[in-house]
Amino acid sequence: MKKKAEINNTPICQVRMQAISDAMSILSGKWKFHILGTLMEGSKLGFMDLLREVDGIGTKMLSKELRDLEINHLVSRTVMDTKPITVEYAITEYGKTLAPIIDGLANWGIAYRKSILNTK
Amino acid sequence: MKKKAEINNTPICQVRMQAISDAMSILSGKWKFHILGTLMEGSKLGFMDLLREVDGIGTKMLSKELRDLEINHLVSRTVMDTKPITVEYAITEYGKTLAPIIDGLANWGIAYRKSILNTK
DNA sequence: GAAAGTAGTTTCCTTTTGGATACTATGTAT
DNA sequence: ATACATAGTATCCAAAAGGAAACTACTTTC
Repeated sequence: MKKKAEINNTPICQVRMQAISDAMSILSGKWKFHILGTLMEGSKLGFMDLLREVDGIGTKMLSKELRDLEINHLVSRTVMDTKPITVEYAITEYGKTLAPIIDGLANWGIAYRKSILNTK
Repeated sequence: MKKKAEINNTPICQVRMQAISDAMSILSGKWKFHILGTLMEGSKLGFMDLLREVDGIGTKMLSKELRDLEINHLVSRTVMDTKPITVEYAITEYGKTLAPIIDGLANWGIAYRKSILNTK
């Protein structure tokens, strides 16, 4: 009777799915949330600061992820004309709109860890 | 003056970062949110239903992602003893706790798309 | 008995992602 | 002049992720 029928064919679902894809493509990767989370704590950090703060990341990935975040206006990059030229990375106002999602994810992860300990 | 100092070294931050890693490792991949989102809409779907609903996914990925989600108790898999043996996939109560995160992500993605159109 | 529907698995291949290492370029302190 | 700090880039490589197509196995319908 039913064949090729689709729930997700409604315009609302299509938009939703597209939105999730958009968000994920911007936020995907191993380090984005860590970098954003760190910048939300200590605003205005230099490249080397971030390299120390984000545990395990290397220069190549940090550089690449920061560039991605900057392109998407989630992080700002300001070159200071100090003598040993420094760069200040900071989260933008727009980047801050991700705070609820990052918090939600962190809290969910904490709850998940607890639930595993309980069921074991 | 300051060297090797770390903001992220506080126990609270460590736990938070770990939690984000946990959550991401469970939810990473191209299809998890789409599958979960679909199952949140139409509860109880068969393998072939999902294959039709989740646009673009193939059998290999669907099978693998469903297995991952089942292992992490986000999705239940029930074999029905109907004549052409069918399987019912459904989101678990635990899986439903992800609804706010998925909604948050979808809404953020929608807002992001709008903001791009405005700035262009 | 051939086709089509159920639910997958297997194999092979390409792309993407990420890491280690070395290097550039500039400036400061010793 | 040597060592260390700034901020990266470039290169090479390994591993992970993902896709296409073919195949298994069982049942029902035409």
